[in-house]
Amino acid sequence: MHENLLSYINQYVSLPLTDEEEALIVANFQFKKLRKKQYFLQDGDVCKYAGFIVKGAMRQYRVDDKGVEHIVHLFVENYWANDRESATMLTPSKYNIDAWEDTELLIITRADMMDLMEKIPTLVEMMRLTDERNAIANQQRLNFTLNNSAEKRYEEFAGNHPEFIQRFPQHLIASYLGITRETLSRIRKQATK
Amino acid sequence: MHENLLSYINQYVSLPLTDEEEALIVANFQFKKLRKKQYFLQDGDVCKYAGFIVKGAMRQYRVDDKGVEHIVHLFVENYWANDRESATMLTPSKYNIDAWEDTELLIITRADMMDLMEKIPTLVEMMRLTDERNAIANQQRLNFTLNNSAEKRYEEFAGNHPEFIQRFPQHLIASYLGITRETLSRIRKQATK
DNA sequence: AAAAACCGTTGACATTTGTCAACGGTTTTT
DNA sequence: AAAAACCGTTGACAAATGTCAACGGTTTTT
Repeated sequence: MHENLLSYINQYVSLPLTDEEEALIVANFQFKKLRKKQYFLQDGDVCKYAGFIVKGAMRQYRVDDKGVEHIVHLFVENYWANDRESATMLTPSKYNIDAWEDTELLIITRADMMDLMEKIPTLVEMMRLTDERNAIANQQRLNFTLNNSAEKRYEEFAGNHPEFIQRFPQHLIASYLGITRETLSRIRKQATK
Repeated sequence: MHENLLSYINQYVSLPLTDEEEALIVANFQFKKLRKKQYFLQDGDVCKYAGFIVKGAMRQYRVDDKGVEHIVHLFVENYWANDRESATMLTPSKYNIDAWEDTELLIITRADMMDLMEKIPTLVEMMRLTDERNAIANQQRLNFTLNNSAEKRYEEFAGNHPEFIQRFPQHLIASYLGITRETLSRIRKQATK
């Protein structure tokens, strides 16, 4: 089940991984299964692992003072689940990450990842690219959110991420978009007319 | 006037720059003055330069279909002005960046920066750190925006960035926060009571 | 098999925020 | 010095979104 990870990496870089490099990667990532609802990271803990999702679906969320969950990210296959802030600053995380479906992950500690990056320049390149892509996507999401109605945000999201719409229940999508489930329900009703 | 840049860099890294490295940096950044309202980057152009602000204030914004400006970022001294998306993808920028006050910059092309990074490992470290800090800040801004009222957003922003409040007019702050100038005016009135 | 939790929907209503138009006091441009 | 542009404010009103409560149909747990 490491093939997904290897082809994910190769997809990002100009020079494919050598056999030795692939072996090194396989040796350093650990396989982990999570049952539905099981935590990968809990609010208050320091994020120790980054997890590459081989199979399944997860969510990252924050719980506010009133106990309301706010979805920060949704993940499916080929996504990385982790809290960068906590992992790099070594501070307690403000987020929870848990499995929405039964999920299979390949996990690695930050220290091991650093080691690997010293040995495999390709990984450095991959990180630079994914970081960059990520930064741009975040920027766009922020902009879109600031300047568009709930309806437009939903349309845009549903258009660009149909797989998430099928995979996660509406109230999670609503929360991810920063609106209530009632509002989303009404928007969808409106749209079908 | 390169001192600001050099101390900015040194502030981020464990090992201070050597004299040779500093000389190399000074040689590769170009000094540039912008008068108030002058463009640093125009919608439709590819972003060629990254600019480190030595003195002054700038803004980055998008103009929507209706001709309304949406502020994306505000910059003052010790900030980097550029459009990462355009610069890395080499695509036409969707944003404008212009000088809000008379501004002095140290600018560098992406290619020259890459060169410098090969010669000065410290710069790579700096980039990693600033990118990381940036990604975390973006994440937090997005979260805060999605889950808080206009009033809370303004309070938070004014609390954490008093220098921006003094430096930029209210309607720019409002736009940055994703609200209208009228709403911000009313929020402030309310708050003084 | 029964009970509980989950999920989407709807109605009634409250709150937040936007829109449009107008004003007076700056500051900038001519 | 006059004209124009800019800026913040306010009122009246409209539109978007949230809140609360209730429901019925699933799915999950017991």
